[in-house]
Amino acid sequence: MRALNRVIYSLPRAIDADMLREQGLPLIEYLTLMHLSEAADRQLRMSELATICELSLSGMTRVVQRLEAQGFVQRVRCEQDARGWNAVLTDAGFARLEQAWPTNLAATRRHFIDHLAGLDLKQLAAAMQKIAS
Amino acid sequence: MRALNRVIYSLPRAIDADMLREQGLPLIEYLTLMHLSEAADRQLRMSELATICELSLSGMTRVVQRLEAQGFVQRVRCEQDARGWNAVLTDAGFARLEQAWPTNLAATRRHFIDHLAGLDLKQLAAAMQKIAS
DNA sequence: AGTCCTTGCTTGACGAAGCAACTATACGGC
DNA sequence: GCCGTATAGTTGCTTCGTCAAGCAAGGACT
Repeated sequence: MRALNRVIYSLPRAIDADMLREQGLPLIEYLTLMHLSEAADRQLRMSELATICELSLSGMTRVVQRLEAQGFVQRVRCEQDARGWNAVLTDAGFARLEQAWPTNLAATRRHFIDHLAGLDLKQLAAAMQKIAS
Repeated sequence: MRALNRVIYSLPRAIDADMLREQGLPLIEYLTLMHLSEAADRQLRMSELATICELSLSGMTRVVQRLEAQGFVQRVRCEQDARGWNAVLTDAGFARLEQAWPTNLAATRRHFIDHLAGLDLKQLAAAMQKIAS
């Protein structure tokens, strides 16, 4: 139980540190790009993005500001609702995601997956799907 | 893989939020008390505490300052090395830990363990030990 | 003892994220 | 069409954690 607590707390920190060191891309920005890349038309409303990233709306505003400044995301007014903004993944953003992807995978393996000897990874994957939803 | 990323990122946030809402005790402070309670004489050097909590030394200084202000730990000079300080868990700190423990357990269950149907929890526990070390 | 380097910890400055207050747009009732 | 309320996002302020610099004590070499 202690060990579980420690792992839960330190795993994202370890992965974030790796991403930052090897790619200069914080985990939260990577995840934001990742979620955008999977969305229809590679775009999402700010509020949807915030929800899916489990971030406050104001936090999301700032992440997108940083990504926009780097040219990875563009903000466009929502057509149906002029209050809303869509964050759109640019080609540069998609390329950045592809570039950073192996690092994320390697970090996740190194800090987590490689230690799961004896566990049924298929079932684990199913459980993750369930938790994430 | 996406799901795993999301879970790794959001699980500690969810548990921290629960701890804060139900106990007013952030996860990092809970973990600090927990680690101290398990140490010999319920005390640890600042640097050991920082390492075990996977926090920077300066971050640990600040956490211990907050815990000290609440009366949950005391700081005493290290006998063998006057540069060092030991953080000592007080009785009040131990009581606080016992009080917060069920909330932590419940949160961990709710957000994680309960979703692991079909997995061998013994092996998972072993894997966690391995990762944590 | 005196000088120099190292180690343990704290402090100052800064970036990141949250909450609450604010602005702008939408929508329902009249 | 006009008013009041609700919703989408941003901004100001505060808090937390990190890095780099600082300080104080240890330890080595002379």
